[in-house]
Amino acid sequence: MKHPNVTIKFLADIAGVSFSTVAKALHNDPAINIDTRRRIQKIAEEYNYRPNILAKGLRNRRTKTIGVILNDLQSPFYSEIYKAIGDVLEQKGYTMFLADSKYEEELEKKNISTMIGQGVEGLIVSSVSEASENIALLLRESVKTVFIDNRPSRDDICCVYVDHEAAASLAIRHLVASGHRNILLLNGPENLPSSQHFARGYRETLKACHIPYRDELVKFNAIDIATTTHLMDNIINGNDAVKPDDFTAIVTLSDVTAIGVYDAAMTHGFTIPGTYSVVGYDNIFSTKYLNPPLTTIHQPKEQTGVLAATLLLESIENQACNMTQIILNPELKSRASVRIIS
Amino acid sequence: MKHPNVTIKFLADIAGVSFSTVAKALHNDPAINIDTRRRIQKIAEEYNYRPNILAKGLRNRRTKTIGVILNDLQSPFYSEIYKAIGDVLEQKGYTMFLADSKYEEELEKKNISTMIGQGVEGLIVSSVSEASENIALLLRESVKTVFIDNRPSRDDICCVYVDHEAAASLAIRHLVASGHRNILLLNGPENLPSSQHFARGYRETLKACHIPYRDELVKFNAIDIATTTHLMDNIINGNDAVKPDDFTAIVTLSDVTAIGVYDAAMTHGFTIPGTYSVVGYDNIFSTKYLNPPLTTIHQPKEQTGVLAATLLLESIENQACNMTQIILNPELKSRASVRIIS
DNA sequence: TTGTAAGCGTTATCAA
DNA sequence: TTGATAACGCTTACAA
Repeated sequence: MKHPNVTIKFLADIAGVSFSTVAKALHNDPAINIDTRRRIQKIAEEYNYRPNILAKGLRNRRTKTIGVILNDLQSPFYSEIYKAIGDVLEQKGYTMFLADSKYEEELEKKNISTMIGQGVEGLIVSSVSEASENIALLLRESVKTVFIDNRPSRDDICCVYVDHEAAASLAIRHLVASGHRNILLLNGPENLPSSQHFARGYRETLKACHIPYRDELVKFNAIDIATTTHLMDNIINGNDAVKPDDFTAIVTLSDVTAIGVYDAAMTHGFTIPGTYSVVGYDNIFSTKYLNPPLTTIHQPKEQTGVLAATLLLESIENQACNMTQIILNPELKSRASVRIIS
Repeated sequence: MKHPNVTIKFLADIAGVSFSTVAKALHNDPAINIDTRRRIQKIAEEYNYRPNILAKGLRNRRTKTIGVILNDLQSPFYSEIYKAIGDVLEQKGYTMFLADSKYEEELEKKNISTMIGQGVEGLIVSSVSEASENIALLLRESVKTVFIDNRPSRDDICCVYVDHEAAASLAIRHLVASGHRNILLLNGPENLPSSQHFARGYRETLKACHIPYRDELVKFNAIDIATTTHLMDNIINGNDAVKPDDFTAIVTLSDVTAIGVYDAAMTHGFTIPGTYSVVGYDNIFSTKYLNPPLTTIHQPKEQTGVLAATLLLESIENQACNMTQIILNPELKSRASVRIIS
C-alpha cells in the first residue's frame, strides 16, 4: 500500500517506459502517443503522484511561493490584511509563508533572509523601520517586494498604504470640533514608520488648529493592551510626566491600544467618554460593539491586502519592475467614545 | 554590485578552489585548512551567499517548513493559535506555510495537497470535517500531522484540542443555574466536528438538567457576523421556525457568532441580557470590553498552539510516530451578558 | 588538505 | 513517438 517515493522514475518503471516519456505524458505533451499518455496519467493518479516542487523549483527557478512578513500576526488589523492576501494567492496558485516580526528589526531581517532562502518569488512586508526598507532594497534584484502599512522614504519601491498623516488629522479635527484641545497621543514604537507619520499628522493638525504642541503629550509605546494599561496606570496614579488633568481626549495609533485604555477605565473607574474621549485607528471589527462603541479611523484592510497581492503577482508574472505606490484613504467612523465639551 | 547567482560554484571560482572545498568550508568542516575556511567564509559573507534551500531540501529531504491549515485566518480565535505556533517554529528554525480552508472540504484537500507538494515536514490542521482526517491519515506516512480544535474519530493520530462537550456543558449549566430553560444554540456548520461535539454537549447537558431537548432550537450556520445577524433578523421578524419568545438565552459556538447577536441587538433594539442572555465560546480578547461584557467559555488558545507545534516538531526531529492526544479544559468566564431570571 | 563524482526529482534539448 | 543526457545547487562518500 505504501510506496517509498512516487517520482517520475518510479512511474516509469511501472509503466515500462523511460522516465522522460513519463515526464512528457504528465505534461500532456502531444508528442507522446495519446494512449501511452492516458495510461501513464492513470498510473500517476493511482499511485497518487505529486510532483516535487523543490526539484521543480530548482530547475525552473519558480517556487510559486510568496512571503508575508508582518509586525503582529495576532492583531485583527493584520489578520484581515493577510486573509485578503491569502485569498488572492490561493486563487492564483501561490502558497504563502507567514512570519511575525514583532516590531523587532532584527527579527524582521532574519525573516526576510529566511524567506529569500526559501526561494520566495515575492515578499509583502509591513516594515518595522525605515532601515528595513533598505534591506529589501538591497535585495530587490532577487525578490520583488511590496511594502504595506507605511509610506517608504523613497519613491522607487512598490507599496500600498493608508495615509497616516491624514488619519491623524481626521482624528484630531474630530476631537477639536468636539471641543477638545488637550489631546494625549498614545503612539506606537518610536522607530515604526507609521508612528512617525501619525505623530507628524498630529503635530501639523494641532498647529493648523492653533493649538500649542506639547511634547510630553506624545507617548511612544508597544501596541498591546498590557503596555497601555500600565502606562495609563502610571498617569492616573500621578507617576508620569503627564498628569490626569492634562488632557481630555486620547488618540491612539491602533484600536488595540484604544482597548487598552478601555481596560484601564475598567480598573480605575474612569469613564469613556465622560472622563476621557477616545479615538482609535484601524476600525477592527469588534470596535463597533465595545462599551462605548469606539470612534475610530477606518483603514481599508481588505483592500490593502488585495491590492498588495495583486500588485506583487503582476510584477512577478510580467517580470516587470513595478513601482506603483497606492495611497488609500482613511475614514472617520464616529461612534460614542467622544464627548462634546464646551 | 549585482551577481547573477551566488552559488557554491560561484564562490569556488572566486576563491580559486573546487566547489566541494567551498561546501565543506561553509560547513566549517575541520578537514579544510583553517585559513582557507576563514577566507572562503569571508568571501561568502562578502557576496551575501545564501544556500539554496530547494537544492538542499532536494538533497536532504529536509525543508524546515511546516504547514498550518485553518478554517478562518481572520478569526481572532485562530490567529492567537497560529501566533503561538509561529513563535515556536521561529525559535526552532522552521518556517510556516499558512492556508485558509474557509470551512470548505475541497479547499482543505487542496491545501493539504499543495503543502505536501511544497515538501512540508509536518502539518497542523484544524479540519473541516471527519473526512479530512482520512485524507491526512492516508498520507500520514509522508507527513506528520497534528490536528487541533477537535477530537478525531480515531485514536491513532496526534491532536490537541479542547473538550467541546465539556465547554457546552459549562455554558448550559451556567445558564440553567441562572434560571434559563429555553436556550437557543447558534452552532457552526453542520459538518464541522466541533459543531457536532458542541451540539452533543448541549443535548446531554439539557438531558442531565431534565430539560426537554427541542431540535428547532439548534441552528447550524456559518460562523460570521453577517450570517448570524441575518438569522436573528428572521427570528425577530417571525420568519423562522423559532419564534422570539421561544427562548430566553443564546449559546454560540464562537464569540464571533455572539458578536453577531450583539449586532442584531443593536439593529432590532433588543437588549442583552435584558431580552436574551448570551454565552459565547473562545474568549477572544475583545469580549471583555463588549457592551455588555460577554460571558464566555475560555479556550486556552496560546497553549493549543504551543503544544501542537511542540508535539509536531518533536515527532519530526525524533522520527517518532507520535500519537499523543492532549485534551485541554475549557473554563467559564462569567461576565455581564447573562441575566438571572426567576 | 583538497578534489572528483554521484545523486536528489525535475525540465528541456537533442538524438534515435 | 520515444529515449538519453545535461543541468538546476547542494551534500557526501571516496579518491588523490
